[in-house]
Amino acid sequence: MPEQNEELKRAGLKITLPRIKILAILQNPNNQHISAEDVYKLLLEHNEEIGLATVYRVLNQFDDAGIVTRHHFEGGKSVFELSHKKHHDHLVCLNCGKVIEFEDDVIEQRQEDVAKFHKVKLTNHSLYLYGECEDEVACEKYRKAQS
Amino acid sequence: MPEQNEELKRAGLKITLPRIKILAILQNPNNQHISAEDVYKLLLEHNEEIGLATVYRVLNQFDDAGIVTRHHFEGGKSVFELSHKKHHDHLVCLNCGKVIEFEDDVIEQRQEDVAKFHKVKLTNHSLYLYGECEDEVACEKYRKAQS
DNA sequence: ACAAAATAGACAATCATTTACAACTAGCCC
DNA sequence: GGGCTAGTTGTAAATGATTGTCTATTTTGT
Repeated sequence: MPEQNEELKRAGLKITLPRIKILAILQNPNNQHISAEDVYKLLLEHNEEIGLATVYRVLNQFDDAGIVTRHHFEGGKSVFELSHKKHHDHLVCLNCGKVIEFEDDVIEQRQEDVAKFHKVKLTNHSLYLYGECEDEVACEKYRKAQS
Repeated sequence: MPEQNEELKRAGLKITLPRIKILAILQNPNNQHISAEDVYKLLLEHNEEIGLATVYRVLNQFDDAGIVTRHHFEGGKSVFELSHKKHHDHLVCLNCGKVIEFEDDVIEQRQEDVAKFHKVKLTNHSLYLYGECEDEVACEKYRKAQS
């Protein structure tokens, strides 16, 4: 009765094999910021016969339940990330794909100020910084490790 | 020999009817932050027989040429905006769809600092704030005006 | 264990966007 | 001022990500 079951139960979701497996993948530190497609590929590698549609469904349910957060990085597809951590934003290297999480209270506060100034009640925001690793050697190395 | 022609020439693009018409639509103040689909619809209303594929192609060329900037707001589709103005970010009302442009030097500076701290050379960023108009009456009115 | 309700799987459908390709045209040369 | 050539268009089909449909299966409370 692993930890996943608790999490699913807390979210009011029935405990099923696909959900357990997918949650386990998301909980693997190697798989932060993973796309639905990549979750599916990992399942295949583990010889789990779970359909792609189910992966999407489950990820959406996890999103609704607050278990994961969905991000729209540049490049079209959504990526998902476990959301038990505190709020943060992302800095992405366009060369190697590395994702760095950061949080900045000053930015957060200014966002609130901007919204208030324009008489809008802020519900959420997305901030992505894109750039290139200054350490090109490490960057190249990281890129190779991804594929 | 309207102003559009100059802009196209400057961008090194041949002056064709689709490009002139599409540029004119983008230059209309009512059409800031417009999607390819909506550009297409406006063309139809003006009885211009221009294919959707051409709209996408032209918008991409304009993006490459720096004439427009592409944004990925929540909800999947891209929106385009004339890019002759200075840099700014966006505040979007999720109820009425209104887009407010803002810029905040403090946020800009902090972004630079964050990137530098993580040894990344910043090339661009996207910041979208989402919320709800506090003035619900105006919000509702705006929403109706959209459809 | 059993029935009710939720869920999975397979696959078709959709949505935004791109591509292929044959027909057309702008811009330049003489 | 016509003609050439590369760039551009329209149509329709292709693509990639994601969602919906429908039937069979599984979970869970009793």
